[in-house]
Amino acid sequence: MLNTLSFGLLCMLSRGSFSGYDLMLKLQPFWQAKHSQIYPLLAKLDQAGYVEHIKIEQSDKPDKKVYSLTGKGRQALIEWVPEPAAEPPTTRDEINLKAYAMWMISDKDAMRQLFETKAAHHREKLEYYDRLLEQVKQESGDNLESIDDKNFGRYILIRKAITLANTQIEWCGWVLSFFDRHAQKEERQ
Amino acid sequence: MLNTLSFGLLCMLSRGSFSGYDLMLKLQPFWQAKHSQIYPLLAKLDQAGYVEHIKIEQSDKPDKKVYSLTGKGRQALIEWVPEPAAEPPTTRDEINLKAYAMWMISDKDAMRQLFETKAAHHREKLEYYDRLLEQVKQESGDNLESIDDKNFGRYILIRKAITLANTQIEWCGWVLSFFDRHAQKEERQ
DNA sequence: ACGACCATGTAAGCGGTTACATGATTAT
DNA sequence: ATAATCATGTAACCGCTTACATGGTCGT
Repeated sequence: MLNTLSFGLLCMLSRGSFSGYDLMLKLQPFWQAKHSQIYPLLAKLDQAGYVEHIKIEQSDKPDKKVYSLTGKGRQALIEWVPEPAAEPPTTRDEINLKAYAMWMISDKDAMRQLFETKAAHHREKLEYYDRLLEQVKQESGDNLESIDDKNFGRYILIRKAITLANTQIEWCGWVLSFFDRHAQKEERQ
Repeated sequence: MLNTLSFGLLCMLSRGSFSGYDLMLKLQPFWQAKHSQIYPLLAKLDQAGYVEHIKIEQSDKPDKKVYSLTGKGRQALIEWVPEPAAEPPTTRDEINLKAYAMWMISDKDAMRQLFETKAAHHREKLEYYDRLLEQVKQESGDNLESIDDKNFGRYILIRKAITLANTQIEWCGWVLSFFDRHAQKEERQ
């Protein structure tokens, strides 16, 4: 049986034909995977008949393999997609652990820095997803907010990423406000 | 060198002494790990001198090993905690993949179900974290909102989990509203 | 009776990261 | 010069999940 990453690749290929490199870039925002995991998997899916590829020779860039869904691949996808998703989804953020033990650290400024860089990372992500949203809007226009649109899924995912990033940024700001109050107390003494 | 899960265990032990079973339960909400990963790691940390344990014999329940931080463990922790966290944090939610390919699925009611059960799971999590918050509030009282408090880290993490769960629930509701509009359009025809 | 909770462990196997390997083009 | 982008692959290793194994108590 296929694993989740395989279905992730098939999902991307449901919307067009792409090289392994392209698939990696498209998949990254929604399911982290390195090229060293993707290339061998694509070869396996190819052998098993879920995808097929053609070689594209390029003069300015390296040659590439462009993959497409086969009928078998499409069939496997439309059976998998409506099945219940694995719960709970996995999330692993080191800051959760570091926050838990922060009471041991006397250097509060170092801890403050952790939350500031965390906020900065989320602001970067937010900018990225904002740009993605503009792209999708230009592609689809006003038809986008209909579940029949081919881009609807991509649209709602980008929207989720944006609201989650905003929530994280707000949370970091809220935490940092405690550090500010703490610093003011120190000054008065 | 120690891996992240090891530091996760040390973080939990920074706040008290716990059995492997307790550590698993405490760690779960912030860093998913099964007992089969935790027990051997604790033994390794024990051998390497980062933690130590005493055997507690119980008559009503199975005997257990209660672990505590050693000086070496505490030292390793206070060096690790202020170091920058690994970026980006990993998140893997199958619904992200399924949404991407939902345009292929003609059975929109099945897709609707996916978002409804997703919302239900987040509501469950929300209830769990609400209860945790009440616990922490009772333990710490009003002192809680000070970065010097031992419970401050736990407090802000629970707060984050609550706001993120709320954002996810709202997003699911927003997505479901499109399904409602779609269903109404169908009816008119 | 049956399942859930407490409690600890081992073993097999899949999933995922890091490092090794190559190499042209373009931008700073 | 140096780094980034495009492009594909392999190998070693660590992280993580699933399954196997045991066994008492408590609630329904």
